[in-house]
Amino acid sequence: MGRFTVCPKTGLKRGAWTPEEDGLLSAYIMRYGHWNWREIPKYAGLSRCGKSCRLRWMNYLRPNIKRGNYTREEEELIINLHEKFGKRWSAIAASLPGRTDNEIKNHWHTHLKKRTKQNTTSTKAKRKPVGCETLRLKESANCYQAISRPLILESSGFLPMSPEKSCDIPSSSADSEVEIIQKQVTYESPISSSDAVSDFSGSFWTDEPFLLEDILNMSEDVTSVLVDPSFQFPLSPLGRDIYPYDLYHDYDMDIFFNH
DNA sequence: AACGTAGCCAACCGCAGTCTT
DNA sequence: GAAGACTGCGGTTGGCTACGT
Repeated sequence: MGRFTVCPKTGLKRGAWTPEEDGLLSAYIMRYGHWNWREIPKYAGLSRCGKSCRLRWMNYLRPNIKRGNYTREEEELIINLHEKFGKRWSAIAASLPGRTDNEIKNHWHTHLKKRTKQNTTSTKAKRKPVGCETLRLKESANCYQAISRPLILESSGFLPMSPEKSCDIPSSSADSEVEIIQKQVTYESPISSSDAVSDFSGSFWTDEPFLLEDILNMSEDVTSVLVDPSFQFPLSPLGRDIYPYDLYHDYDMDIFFNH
């Protein structure tokens, strides 16, 4: 959002993330996991504070993030959970896979709060259709992203991603894609799948810090692919695209939907 | 077409809880 | 047990975009 480009106190960059920064952070975490947020920007080659990196990853770059297109079921669940938990957004988010506390909080303030007020003031008030009524371009892009990214990289490790209702993917095709991807991971990943799992648990340590050079030395220069917006389906170090929709939504979206 | 306004949402801040030494 | 470091959470901000005039 560019409130400040550089923090005057620390000299660290602030504000909106660039595609290059997203690529560097994603590439680093996908390869090494988030072992120490404070140190990550240093080794990933980012002029950001660790807190900013964590926020960006958790709310935006994480592989299984769902964006936009809240289903009626999700909204009802949020309302019910809000009655139960109040403003404990993280507790609410725990019941909505793929949704972040920040996004739920925003959605509550912009949509659901009004609706609950309307419900209390007028039980006859018509419900606005929820979900896809204002499908924006970037949300469409993210819907695509969800289709193309069947891996969930939670702390528990890799899990096949269930197809999203809002995207109407036949489960059979999604499942078969998962199979293909799992083979790709086995074949392409420079680290074993068990290592990968431990990486994402955030519980591994080594004697040597992970350097940016390590990423840059990856086979076929993965990072250059990651930061190249003209590359349509960039692969993560684990063999799948990890690119956030932000990288794409400024470009011609036809590259997604014409394939 | 130009301008003003409102809504959306990414990102920041500060605080609290947890972990490590 | 104390102190410092780290992480996570909720509140808030402000730039961007869509919409109305």
